[in-house]
Amino acid sequence: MPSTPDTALSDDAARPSRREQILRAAAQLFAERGARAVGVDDVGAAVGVTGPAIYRHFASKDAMLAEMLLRISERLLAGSAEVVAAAGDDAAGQLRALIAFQVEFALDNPALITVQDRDLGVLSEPDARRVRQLQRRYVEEWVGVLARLHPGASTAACRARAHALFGLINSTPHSAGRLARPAMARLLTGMAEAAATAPVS
Amino acid sequence: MPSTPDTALSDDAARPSRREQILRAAAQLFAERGARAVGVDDVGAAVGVTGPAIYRHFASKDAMLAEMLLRISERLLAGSAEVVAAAGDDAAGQLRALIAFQVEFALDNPALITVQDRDLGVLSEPDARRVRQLQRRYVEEWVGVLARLHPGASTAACRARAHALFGLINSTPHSAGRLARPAMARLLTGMAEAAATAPVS
DNA sequence: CCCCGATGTGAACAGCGGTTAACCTCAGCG
DNA sequence: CGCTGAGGTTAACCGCTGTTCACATCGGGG
Repeated sequence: MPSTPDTALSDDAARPSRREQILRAAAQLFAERGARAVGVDDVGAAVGVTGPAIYRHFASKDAMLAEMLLRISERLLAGSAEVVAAAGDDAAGQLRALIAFQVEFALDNPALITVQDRDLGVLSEPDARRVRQLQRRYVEEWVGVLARLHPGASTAACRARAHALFGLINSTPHSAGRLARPAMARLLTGMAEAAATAPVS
Repeated sequence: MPSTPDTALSDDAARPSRREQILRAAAQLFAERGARAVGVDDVGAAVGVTGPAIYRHFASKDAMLAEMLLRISERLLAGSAEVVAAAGDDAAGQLRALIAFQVEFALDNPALITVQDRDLGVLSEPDARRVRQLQRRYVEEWVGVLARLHPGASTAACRARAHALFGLINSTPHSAGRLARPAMARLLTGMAEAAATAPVS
């Protein structure tokens, strides 16, 4: 299926073509109430259309969620690879770059963060597998950097550390907007760098 | 309603009375698939009965979830208060105590951690309100300690820091069992203490 | 001018899952 | 021995929600 060139090119960049509006609105709703709890009618209403109209743009409700999660994972993976490459050979610099990248993403898209780790389970097994694979590769990006920073640590320890750092940074949906964004960014960055470099006793 | 002394006393401590078995099994299933995705029949099957048998022990499926989440919140709040009191007046000592407590809980109950922050939204509004109130008081326990440790920081900053620490420690469900428990405990504790005391730039 | 594809609508369908109802079993006890 | 209440079972009900269907609308070529 290398055809259907419409999904990738004409829609993404230009105006927020209905299809894009729907995805955005759905992300918001899914984050607030959980994917299973929002009806097709709710998503439709959010963009000023009735429920069944959705099916002119997506094969099913699950397909919407799948596309949403796949996009996030791909974006994170691509972004991290780029950012690490741009940081040169210094492991400490790469770590700072990864942290800055993840902090920015988490502050920009708290809704997507929420959906991604709450609703992965509602995907069909094949879709879930693809998302998990992308996530795994993203994690490995971090693990590689952490391993160079902690030469004595096992891979398992580095992986656990990476997950802990994600948990730390991805706490943005829980501490919504109380703190101004620059202050929040500085706080999370500082905490993450401290936690990432803390020696294991 | 000071009657019905059965729920509180005879059931909790002694043998895991059916009712308790159900709660435990449900917690496990809810954590794996999400509360909405688990059928009453699934919960029944997990303890060797049919679905409707559940209604001999709980008023509804939502009541199960509500009791589950309320218990967790109460347990955390009570535990943290106790642990802080036992740590004396030293803010640094109180922080270490809170971290140790949360790490232990997160390692013992990854399933409960998952359910608590994924399925809060399916509770009825009154139940959800009660759970949130308990959670808020738990957070304030941390905020108080963090505020004494960072005299210059705003309350909002301390609250954000607390949430970030929860995210860090509660990452246990994501890094399941790859690392031996003592190593995991040391890692999380070390990271949390570093993140908690990191100065804001 | 007419046809057509894209987009939307309202109504109807269908399956799933929580809940209820009616009935069974059986241990304990007066 | 017979009653009773706790705990189960099966079958049925019913509302909700994803999905489909048949039909409008309408802008833009041919």
